[in-house]
Amino acid sequence: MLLKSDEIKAAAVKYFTIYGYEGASLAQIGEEVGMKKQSIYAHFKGKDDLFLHVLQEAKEEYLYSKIKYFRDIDAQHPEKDLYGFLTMMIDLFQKNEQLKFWLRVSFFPPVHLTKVIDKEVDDVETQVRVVLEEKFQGWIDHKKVVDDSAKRLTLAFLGVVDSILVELVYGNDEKTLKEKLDASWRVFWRGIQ
Amino acid sequence: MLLKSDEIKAAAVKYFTIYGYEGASLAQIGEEVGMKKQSIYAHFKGKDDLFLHVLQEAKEEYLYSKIKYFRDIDAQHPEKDLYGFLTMMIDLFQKNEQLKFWLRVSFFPPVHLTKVIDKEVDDVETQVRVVLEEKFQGWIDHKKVVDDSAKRLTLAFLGVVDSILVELVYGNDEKTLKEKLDASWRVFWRGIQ
DNA sequence: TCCTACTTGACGAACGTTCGTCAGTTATCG
DNA sequence: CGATAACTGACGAACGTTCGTCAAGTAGGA
Repeated sequence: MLLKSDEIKAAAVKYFTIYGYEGASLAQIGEEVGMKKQSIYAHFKGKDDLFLHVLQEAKEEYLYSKIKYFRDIDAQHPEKDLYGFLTMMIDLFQKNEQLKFWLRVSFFPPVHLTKVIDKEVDDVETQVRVVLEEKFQGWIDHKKVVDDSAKRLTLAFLGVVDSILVELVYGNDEKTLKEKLDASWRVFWRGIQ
Repeated sequence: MLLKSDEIKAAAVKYFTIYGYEGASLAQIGEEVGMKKQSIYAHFKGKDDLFLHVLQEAKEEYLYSKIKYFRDIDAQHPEKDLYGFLTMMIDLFQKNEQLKFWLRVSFFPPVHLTKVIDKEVDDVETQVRVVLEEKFQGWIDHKKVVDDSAKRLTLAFLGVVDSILVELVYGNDEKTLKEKLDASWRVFWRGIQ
């Protein structure tokens, strides 16, 4: 059994993701967990407070799921590991509500919370880039990929990741998604060899 | 001097882009053009009607600016023309409010208008893909790029475009943008040769 | 064990505000 | 005169938020 506050957060993630901050109402969220909107105030100070709690959890989920993947891999199989990362991202985003929330919010944050959100997003992106760049440096040193700057290869790969995220946001069918992944990946991989 | 209805549409684009459909109010838009929100009803049937008019114009702008570019180029210089397309996209998005609007709306449409919007977005994407695919076929025939399927190369390039759009949405500084463009482009170009 | 004191979570009612919308009126101009 | 476009005024509905209250559960001391 979940804590009531966790139930509320789960419902909030859902509605914030679908309708956005302004489009989601506390009444809606309350109804989802079987309570009136006033009762939410027993658990959170208000809409902003609820949103920021959800944001924090989504950030951790996003950061953890991205960084964890690269923690335990060696410097021997960039092709398998990079491609595996892309498919993992696709799987995660289709399953995990928090990642969809993070994506929407980082793209189009509610204006009065832009400052906070941009800071968090920047923090996450930086951490991911650092971890990934170390990996690419390893692959370059082991001559597994082309002898280019690790920074450039990292940015290029993150570009591929972004293009996949866009496809996920558009919510196209599985087939289109796979084609897009296949196309981007093959050209990318040929480009870094 | 603009028509008043065009002024309203221009203000609407601005606020819809910044605050989203739910976050933008007619009062705000009216104030921008120096009239009361009720007066907007002399020009549009309501908020949805205004939004859909704006959507239609943005679609045409988006479609035209993308397709026009490829109309008048030959099959001889893919490197110059493809890279030129990317820099043009960057320029346009930084100047043109309607393209930012289109981007936001196509990513996260207001739920009750999802049907209409998705249809328009799909229409545009298909048209762009067709035009681009013809170009790639020409380059393949002239042996200017790798002998792969035109469809795959098209999707891969559109992936690069998407990754640039993401960067534009994030609104990072000029330097980061150029680095990202440089990285994605170099790897892509190496990958299709 | 029983009474009390305090906490927790949810409630109805109401607050002030804003929302989109409609009706009726006034002013401008060909 | 008729048409157009702006205005004022008012509408119900929904918004986030605050208030006082009430039932249920917990803790502690006599």
